[in-house]
Amino acid sequence: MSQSRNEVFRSLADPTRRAIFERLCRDGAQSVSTITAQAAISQPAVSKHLRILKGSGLVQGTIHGRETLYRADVAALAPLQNWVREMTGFWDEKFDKLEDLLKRMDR
Amino acid sequence: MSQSRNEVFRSLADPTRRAIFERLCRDGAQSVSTITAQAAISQPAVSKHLRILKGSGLVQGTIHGRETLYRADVAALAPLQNWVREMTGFWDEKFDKLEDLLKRMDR
DNA sequence: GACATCAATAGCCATTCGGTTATATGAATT
DNA sequence: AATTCATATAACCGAATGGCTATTGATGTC
Repeated sequence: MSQSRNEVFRSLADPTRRAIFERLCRDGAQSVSTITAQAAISQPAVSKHLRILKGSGLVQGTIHGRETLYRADVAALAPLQNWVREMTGFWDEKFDKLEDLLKRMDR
Repeated sequence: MSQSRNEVFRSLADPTRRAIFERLCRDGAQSVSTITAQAAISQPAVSKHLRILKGSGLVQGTIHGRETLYRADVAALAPLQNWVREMTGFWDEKFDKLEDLLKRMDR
């Protein structure tokens, strides 16, 4: 389930977490040990990051036997994308207003 | 000048900072005291946040007499937007590969 | 020139964060 | 059943974060 915009932003603030998410996007689902092997940090640290990513909906884990496969959920990036759109939208509105003003000053 | 992707992500991780940036996007340039009046935190705290936002290129300040006007620079959101595009791009590629695989399995 | 106002900086504090090692839990392997 | 492997959790630690008050520096205003 998708979580709050705030949690998504917080999750992606850490470069290690972004790197893990990137890898899952690029290479598809991976086990914790596979992720750990490329992460230069300990397995518990990876598990912690995955927990946070999961909490913000960016990642989902499914248990297969004794290993858990984590996959990225790009749909969880929507709040972020919408926020960016909103911000640039505000800017465009201001630009339109400025255009209107200039038009009004013209006559 | 636009800064690293990392700094943009870090800057936007804090909700107070996002709120300030949002306000500057929505209402245009504002002085530090005006921002402080609506922020529920002290003026030094606001200044600190503005410094960080400035460091990541999200905001620019221009001195006018004894007050400084800060304005949002939405162009600085580009790294974030590009990153999101990249991530969803990876996902699409995987989807394409899956389609190819299914096609190959078909014959 | 004295005084008020605006913003930035310094110094301090509590909390959060990202990492570690040690341990627990649970599934495969022997 | 004993052991090994995969992951999660607990407990801890140092560094970074976000807030505060007090102060400084600089610009208007009287």
